[in-house]
Amino acid sequence: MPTPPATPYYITTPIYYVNDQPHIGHCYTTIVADAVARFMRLAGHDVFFLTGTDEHGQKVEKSAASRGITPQELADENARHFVTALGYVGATNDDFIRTTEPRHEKQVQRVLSTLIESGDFYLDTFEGWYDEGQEEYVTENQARERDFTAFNGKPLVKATEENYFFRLTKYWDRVREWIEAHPEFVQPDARRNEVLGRLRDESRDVPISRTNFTWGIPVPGNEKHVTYVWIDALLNYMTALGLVDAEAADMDASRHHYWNASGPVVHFIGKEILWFHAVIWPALIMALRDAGRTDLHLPDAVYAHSFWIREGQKMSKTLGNFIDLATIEAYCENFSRDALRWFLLTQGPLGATDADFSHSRFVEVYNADLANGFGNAASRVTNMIVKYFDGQCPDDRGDPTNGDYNWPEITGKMIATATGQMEQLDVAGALRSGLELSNRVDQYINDTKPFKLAKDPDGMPEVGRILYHCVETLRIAAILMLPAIPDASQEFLTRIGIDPTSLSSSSLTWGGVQPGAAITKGEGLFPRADVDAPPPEVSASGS
RNA sequence: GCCGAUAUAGCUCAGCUGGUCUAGAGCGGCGGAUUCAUAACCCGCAGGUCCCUGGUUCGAGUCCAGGUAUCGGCACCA
Repeated sequence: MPTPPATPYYITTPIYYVNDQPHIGHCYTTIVADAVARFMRLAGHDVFFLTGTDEHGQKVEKSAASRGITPQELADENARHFVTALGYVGATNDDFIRTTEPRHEKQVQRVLSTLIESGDFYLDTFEGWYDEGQEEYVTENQARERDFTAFNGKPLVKATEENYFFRLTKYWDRVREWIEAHPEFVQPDARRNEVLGRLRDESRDVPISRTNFTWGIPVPGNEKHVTYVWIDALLNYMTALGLVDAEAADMDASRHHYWNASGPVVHFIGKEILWFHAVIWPALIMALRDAGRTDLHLPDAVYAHSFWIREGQKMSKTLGNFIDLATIEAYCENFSRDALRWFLLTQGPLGATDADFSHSRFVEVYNADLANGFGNAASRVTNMIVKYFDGQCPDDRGDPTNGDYNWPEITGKMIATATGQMEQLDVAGALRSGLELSNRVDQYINDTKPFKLAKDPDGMPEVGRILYHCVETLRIAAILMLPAIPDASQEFLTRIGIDPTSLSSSSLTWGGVQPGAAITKGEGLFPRADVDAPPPEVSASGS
């Protein structure tokens, strides 16, 4: 069967701000995008999965100064923390872009030149009430509320600043119309409504350069201005592909196909940065198109997930209850990386409401889904094959059905369901579909009782048939769950004679397990966890 | 303040355009059966004022109004 050319699939996380320490929020976004990327690769797509770090801005400049190091040193140091975090959670990103890299900076400058020339970026003076203590502008309304007094009690001053502005007003209606016409562009729906609501207000142009600090990309031709971090940051999605100007970035065109009309472009983000991705970003692309770059088009989906809270409480700096890297590491060590990924992916805040990271819930889900669910099913099936067939995979004698069970049909439907769910970015749903297949195997064993049939030598052919149905179904379940639990899934596949490094879209059809293959039992994939045990200890050295 | 959303079993949630909802799933809990398996799995059990009040309708978790509660977005902070 000739394989059709692989459809590209481009998926991104936000680039993470290096002034922060990595925490569960970053890890969650990364894991979700990673799971989608892994699934789409299995489904036969030509996937490009991008993440990286956002390294410019006043905060970085200040933090570095306060520590007596250069901003670049600070960025280097913290970018390493994010790379470490990617390793913890098992991210399979194809590239890691940093906004201080020349390939990025050169292309951003190219965008600036283009849009300054087209007139959508223009120089103007901004006048407003400035709080000299806080070093920030306050809006006219806020100023009035505070009686024109700064935080430190001194009066606010009327300050003027020269800025480049982006003519957002020109694109305001077009962006709104685009979002209205493309319901899948901003997801989930509740977030889309928020954006549309705000787009019904009056539009304003937005400043896109700063002059009060220097750690940023200089505006070409007017170097006392540095590019506002958000413009800088958003463009990473294109610069990593060399889409703006491959030559200037010393890149080639080999990644350009990831962002054209033939495959989806999906941005996974947290809800706090929705506005930039849902409005500023498409407007920016429209501006580039108006400036002649008609080859560039809008992304297909911006998916804004909500936040994790911890044991019912919001995570905050003042409470100091962030689930930081040390805690994440502790969970990985106590339960396994797969366990963490499974919990985050199936219980996470993909919808519009926040989700709770509660330890007791974590253990419940771990036991129910992984230990008692897939792990136990894998264990009982491999054990019976070892016990009754000396570890040699039996065959189903050409009949993959048994009474009401039509396994090619059952698994085929579930594969289709999971694929559809994943395409809709319903990651939790897709994973549950895989788990459901494993549950069906448990039910099947209880229905057909191969362990009873095995007591009579004449029953062995039937036992073999049943067990083949079981391993084969579990193979498919393992592949469907692989995006969440790659380690255990690959371990299981290896035990049943499947090479996990050579999976392809054809792996998702009935009949992958070879009769006669050596099957091993091995240790339990997910040992049952003690519900009453306290949460894992976090070593004090963690930062 | 402005705009928006949600309120359903102990927990997390499904219930689209009103009538197989005398209200469902998963988890937890309880009981039973079973032994291939990780005290696992399988089967059965949940009697919840569907937030409150009023309204529309032959008929409302499902529509409308008001109320209450919770939450989110809007602050040039990336």
